[in-house]
Amino acid sequence: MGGATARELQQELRSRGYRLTPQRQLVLEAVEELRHATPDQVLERVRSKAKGINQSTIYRTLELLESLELVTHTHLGHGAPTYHPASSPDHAHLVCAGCGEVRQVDPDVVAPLVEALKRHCGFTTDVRHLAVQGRCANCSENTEG
Amino acid sequence: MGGATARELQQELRSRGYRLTPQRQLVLEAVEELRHATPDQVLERVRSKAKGINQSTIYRTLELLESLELVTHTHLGHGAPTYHPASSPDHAHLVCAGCGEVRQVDPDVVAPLVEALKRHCGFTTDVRHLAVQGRCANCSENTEG
DNA sequence: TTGATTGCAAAGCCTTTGCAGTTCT
DNA sequence: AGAACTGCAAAGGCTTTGCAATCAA
Repeated sequence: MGGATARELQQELRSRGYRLTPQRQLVLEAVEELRHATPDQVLERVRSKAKGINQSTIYRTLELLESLELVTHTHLGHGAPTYHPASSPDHAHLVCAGCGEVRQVDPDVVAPLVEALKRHCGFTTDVRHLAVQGRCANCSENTEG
Repeated sequence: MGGATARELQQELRSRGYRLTPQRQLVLEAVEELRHATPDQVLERVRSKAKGINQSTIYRTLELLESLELVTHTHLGHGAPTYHPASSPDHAHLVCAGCGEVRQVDPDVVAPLVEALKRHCGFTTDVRHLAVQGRCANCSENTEG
């Protein structure tokens, strides 16, 4: 399941002139284990496995891994972004403004939007980045009904 | 056309125990004139009409106006949010990761998504908040072939 | 009068940057 | 050696907060 092996990661990096370092491996692992993590959470996780790793390394590494399409990020709220492993199944997020619940939905569910935007104006949607704000079933009731 | 008159604004505020101040009027006017504005742009605009208005007043006022549903905001990118007057027609935004273009689309276009989410899990979408990341027609061509 | 509102300055959160030292090839 | 990488500390962008002075009603 899932994640890139160290060897695959190394190839991915080498082919673009980058190097495989323990830090990079740890960051990718952390994202893969946490599934949904802010840079801060990644930092904490990585630090629990190895001492002395710096914030800026986390930021630089997440950016790098994203450019290699090994991780993606989305914005679920006002704060820090959330990183996902590319190896996890594609999904969009629904964010409830009422209770804060974040729910993942299958790309199928947002496919009508993706198609409509393609048809309407040739726009190609990045589903993994998609975070839809609104109100979950519970919170809608409490407001509307 | 749009905007709330001073009187309407005052009623809106008074009914909730708030007061009408010159600053609040100016901030709402600025959002209505600019249509798409970051807090910074609102500040600049307001300052061009009256001296001595402070950043924190802008932030506090935008938050207040949003709670009164006189303005909305959305996140088009990594930076500051963009505020819109509630009096402007509803629309969602498409943000191109290639060229940065931001395009407004009619709620009709995203209606399929809204309905799908409602049907699928009772989720009520906040269309005005919706910003879809992806690639515009031009930038898709250049990437895909 | 009196509670809401403002300006100001400081602090806070999240992120980026410059640089010197280190590590890989 | 030469280039990539890291840690560190400082700076940067955006936003929030505490407080005393001011203002609307």
